[in-house]
Amino acid sequence: MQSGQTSEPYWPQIDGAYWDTDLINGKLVRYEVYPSPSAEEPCPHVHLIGSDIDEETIESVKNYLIELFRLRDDLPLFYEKFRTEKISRAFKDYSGLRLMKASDPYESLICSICSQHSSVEQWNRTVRCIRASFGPRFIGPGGSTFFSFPSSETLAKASTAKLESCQTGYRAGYIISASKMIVDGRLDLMRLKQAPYEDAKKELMELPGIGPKVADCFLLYGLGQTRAAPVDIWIHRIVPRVYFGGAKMTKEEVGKFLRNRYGEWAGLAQLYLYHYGRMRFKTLTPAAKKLL
DNA sequence: AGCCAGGCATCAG
DNA sequence: CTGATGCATGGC
Repeated sequence: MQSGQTSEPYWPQIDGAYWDTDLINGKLVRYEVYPSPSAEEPCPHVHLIGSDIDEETIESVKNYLIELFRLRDDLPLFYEKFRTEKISRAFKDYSGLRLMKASDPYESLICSICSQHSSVEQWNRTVRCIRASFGPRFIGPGGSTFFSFPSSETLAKASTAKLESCQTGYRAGYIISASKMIVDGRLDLMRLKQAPYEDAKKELMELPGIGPKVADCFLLYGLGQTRAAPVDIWIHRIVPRVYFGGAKMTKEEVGKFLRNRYGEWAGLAQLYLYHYGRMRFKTLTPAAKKLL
């Protein structure tokens, strides 16, 4: 949640727990997730709030959260496999850092589009605004209202002006055209899930406003394609410094390097490099920051 | 005031 | 192929 690399807007915190509300198997449930006592063998404590919560609901929420936080990823194996690499410094500092996988791939696609040339804070605000302006409204447990993400049908018909009122800026047109392509069947997100990484990426990049970075974000966070390693401005700065003595590299070269080196774990490696790099950056003096 | 933020499209060499 | 520029918007 704090790395900024989420598949959806990050969750609010209360008393040390991250919480969200959603419709799970037709039931409105609020779940408060407490950080796991063991980073490497996660068994987070979860507090459920809702009416007539039965065993079946509990099981559904459990499976939902296991998927969302990718609790089956074998982090100790990943750490062990790359224990001798430079990246292993980040394993110690951020042990337990995990990828997310979107529960709604369509929302993840729109998040990825909104994130381009924007800050984490801003695209999170934008997506929350899209939920509140276009999404179905529910009265959650305890009487609080919440909005889930709108359907592609809704955003395909949305007016540019209303989308822009959520500070989407020039991305409004991209959101609408991607939504239209999903509605008329030219783009099938679940079919992309079955396709090989390269093919899926190529197809995504044919959409307006979707380039290599946005495509990789969606493949990784929306579909769980862990070979995808989004190369943003940070990764583009970090990888040449850490691995190539500061040599000049294109973004494509950086992406290829990560995929070759880390294979099916390229996306996870990217997460650690990104978070480690950004945390280090925060500790620099303003003068040192300028040098980058 | 100007530059940057999880880029992309377009155009000039 | 590589580099430069505009694009909306808000924060610093």
